[in-house]
Amino acid sequence: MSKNRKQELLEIAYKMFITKGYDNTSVDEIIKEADIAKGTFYYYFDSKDEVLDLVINDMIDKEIIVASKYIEMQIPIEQKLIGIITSLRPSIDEKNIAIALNDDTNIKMHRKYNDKLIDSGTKLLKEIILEGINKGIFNCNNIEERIKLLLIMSNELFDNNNYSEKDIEVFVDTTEKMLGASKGSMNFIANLIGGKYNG
Amino acid sequence: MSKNRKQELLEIAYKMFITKGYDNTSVDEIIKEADIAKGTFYYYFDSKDEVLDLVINDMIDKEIIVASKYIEMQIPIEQKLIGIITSLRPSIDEKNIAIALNDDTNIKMHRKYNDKLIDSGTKLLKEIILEGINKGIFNCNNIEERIKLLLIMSNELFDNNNYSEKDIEVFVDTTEKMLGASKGSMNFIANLIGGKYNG
DNA sequence: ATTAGAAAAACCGACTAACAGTCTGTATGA
DNA sequence: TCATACAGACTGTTAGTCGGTTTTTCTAAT
Repeated sequence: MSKNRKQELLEIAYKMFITKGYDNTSVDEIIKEADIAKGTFYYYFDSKDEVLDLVINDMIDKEIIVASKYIEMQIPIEQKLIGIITSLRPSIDEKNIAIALNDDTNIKMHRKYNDKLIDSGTKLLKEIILEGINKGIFNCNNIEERIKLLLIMSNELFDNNNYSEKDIEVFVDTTEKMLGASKGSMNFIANLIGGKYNG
Repeated sequence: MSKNRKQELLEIAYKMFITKGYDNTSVDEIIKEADIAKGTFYYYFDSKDEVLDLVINDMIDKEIIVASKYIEMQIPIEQKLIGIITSLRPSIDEKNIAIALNDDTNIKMHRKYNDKLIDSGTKLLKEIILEGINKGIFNCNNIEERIKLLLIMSNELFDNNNYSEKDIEVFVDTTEKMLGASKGSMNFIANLIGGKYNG
C-alpha cells in the first residue's frame, strides 16, 4: 500500500490543483479528500510545494511521452517539429489544465510547468533539428539556444487562450526564419494550432 | 499627509519586496517598518496584492521613462530599438531587482512585472519599428505581434542572469530576421547586453 | 473673524480564520 | 524488535476584519 498511497495522494492533489487551483487547495482539504491524517501526508511529502513539483513532473512526463511518438513517425521533419511543440502544450482534452495554468491563483504552478517543459522539451527537439540540418531542410547554428527561444515563445504565446491568427502567423514566420527553413514550409502550423487550441 | 503616507508606504513595501522578496515580506513587517497600525495599512490598500500591483506599476513606469528617451535621440533606428529593449530590463544599479525577480519566492512578482512590461513596452516599440519600416531599415507585417514575441524573448532570456554569449547571438539573429533587418545590423547588441548584465 | 460643533478622513490595535508544518505518539508487519 | 506507516492535536504565522478613537476639514451662527 505504500507506493500506491503516495501515487494516490499525488492523483488527488493533481485533480484538486487543476480544478481548484494550487493556491486555493489546502493540505487540509487534500487529506480530507484522501481520508488520511496530517501526519500521513507529511510522512510522504516534505511540503505542499514538493507535491506541486511531483505533480508537474508527472504532467510533463505524460506530455513528453505523447510528443516522443513524433520522432519515429514517417512524416516531414517540419511536421515532426511542430507536432512535438504542439504536443508539449496541454491538449484539447486537457483544456482544464490550460485554464488552470492560466489562472491568477496558479502563477507558481504555471511557472514551474513552463520551466520544466523547456527543460524536457529541449532534449526531444534537438534530435529533430539535427536531423533537419543533416537533410538540408534546416540551416542554423546554436541549436539548443534556438530551441529554448522557440519553447519560450510557444509557452508564453499559446498557453493562455488569448492568441490571434496573427500571433500564429508571426510565430510560424519566426520559427521558419530562426531555423533557416524555407519560407512557407511550416504554414500548416496554423491549422494545427488553431484546431488544437481554438476548436 | 494623506498622499504622502500612501506613497511612503509604497516605497517601504518596494524596498522590502526587493530585499526580502514579496512572499517573505508580511504586512505586519511592513507596518512595523512604517510605524503604523494594521488598520491604517488596510485603510490605504485593499490587500497585500494590491500593494504589489502598485509597486510594480511604479517600477515599470520608471523604466518606461528611461526607455522613452531613446525615441528622440539622433541615433540609428537599430540602436533606438535595442536601447529601449535593454532599458526596459532592470539596469545595472537595479541588479537587486533582477535578483529579486528571479528568486523562487518571487514568482508572482516576476510574472506581474513581465506582463506589465510587455503591455507598456509595446506602445513604445511600435513607434520605432514604424519609423524603421518607413526608412526601409525594417521590413515586416504584424508589428504588434512581433513586438510581443520580442519582449517575451527578452523577458524570459535576460532577466535571470544565466544567459550565455550564444543566447545573445541567437537573440540578435532572431530579432534581425523577424523584423526584416539586414544581417549583422544589430550585432552591437552583444556589447550592450553583455555590458549591461554581466559587467 | 471666531468658534462651536458636525461630518468626514485618518488612524488604531485586538481579534478572527485559515493555513503549512510539527510533534508525540500508536498500530502493524517483517 | 525494529522499521515502516499512520494518527491527530498542537503551534506559529499570516492576511484580513471590525468597532472604536483621534484628527482634520467643513459649516454656520455669533
